[in-house]
Amino acid sequence: MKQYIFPNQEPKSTAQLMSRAETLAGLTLGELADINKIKVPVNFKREKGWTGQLLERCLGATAGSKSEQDFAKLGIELKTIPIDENCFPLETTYVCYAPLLDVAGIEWRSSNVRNKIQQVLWVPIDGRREIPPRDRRIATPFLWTPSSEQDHQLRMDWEELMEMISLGNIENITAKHGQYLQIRPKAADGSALTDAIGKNGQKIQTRPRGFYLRKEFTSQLLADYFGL
DNA sequence: GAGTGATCATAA
DNA sequence: TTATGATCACTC
Repeated sequence: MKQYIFPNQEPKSTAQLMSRAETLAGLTLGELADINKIKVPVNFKREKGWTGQLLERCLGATAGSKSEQDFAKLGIELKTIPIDENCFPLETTYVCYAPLLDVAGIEWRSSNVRNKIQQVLWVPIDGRREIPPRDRRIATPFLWTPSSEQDHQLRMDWEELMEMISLGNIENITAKHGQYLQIRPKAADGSALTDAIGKNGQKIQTRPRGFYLRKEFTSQLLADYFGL
């Protein structure tokens, strides 16, 4: 039986990180969890972020909820993405919280969204619902940096959405806005509230929101990588 | 069935 | 409460 070593240490180089990631390809989540003596949930009704956290541990990401890339020294963000039999994404991809206050002067170039996804290590996983979590298989991880075209696609949506926020129209933003980047609620439940800019520039309370990459966006980079 | 809005676990 | 990791599940 092949031995896999998964140090809980931050990788020192991109090459080392990629080398670790490549050894994961072909493993099921169950196999990977067993190696690390971690229990696999029967479903993700409760532990929705389990897969991402498993991969973080296996690749040596710095744990925690810090607002920076998973591999800060390498400038690389880790994202697992569930795919179907055609390598098409099954879910949108959360990027970061949407700023709802003090948004004047924020530019795309220095935005949270752009910063977060400058370099992403995508770990596609067969996430078909009919496959139990422990049998879901990890596909080939790959490193991605937005092309100038992709950067532009996201910038257009981001600017439209941020303008609405700055003008006090957060309550009018729905997930239907944005062709590639959307804004949706992001909270423990509907009771969570945060400050935002209201219609007349006053402070209001609203549900916290997050930026998400639509499947139309992530499917492009998956197709590019897999040569589809 | 797809997609939007809602929700779950955890850390600090 | 904000932020990390996301998927669930109801409505259209």
